[in-house]
Amino acid sequence: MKKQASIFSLKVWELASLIPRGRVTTYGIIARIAGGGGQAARSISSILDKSPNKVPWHRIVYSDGRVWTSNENKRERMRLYKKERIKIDENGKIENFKDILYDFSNLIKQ
DNA sequence: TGCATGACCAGAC
DNA sequence: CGTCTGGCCATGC
Repeated sequence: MKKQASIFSLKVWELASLIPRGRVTTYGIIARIAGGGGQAARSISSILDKSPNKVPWHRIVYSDGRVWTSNENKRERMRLYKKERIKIDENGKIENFKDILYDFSNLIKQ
């Protein structure tokens, strides 16, 4: 018996999978579009971590253009970024952050 | 049902 | 522009 995933989680996973290659988005944007509250971004991380499907979480970054810098998987992530032509400086910040930022505005269709 | 946790964010200074 | 603080949200046990 598997536990049912919440609507919010499903949307988060779907949105994450919709991020084009070579583009990035932020936790806040996903949280907002997924229907969560303003600060729902705080739970995005754990949701992605528990996703049954593979999620390109390396394309999800902080609102200031910084990426999650940790010790072990760092090299692996950096390789993914490099593979997608996403440039990151020494401080772990995306160089053309505003240019490659994907805010799903083309899907919202206001 | 209640409490602790997290790969966050916006505002202040 | 760099650093610090408070807060709100969904999950899991």
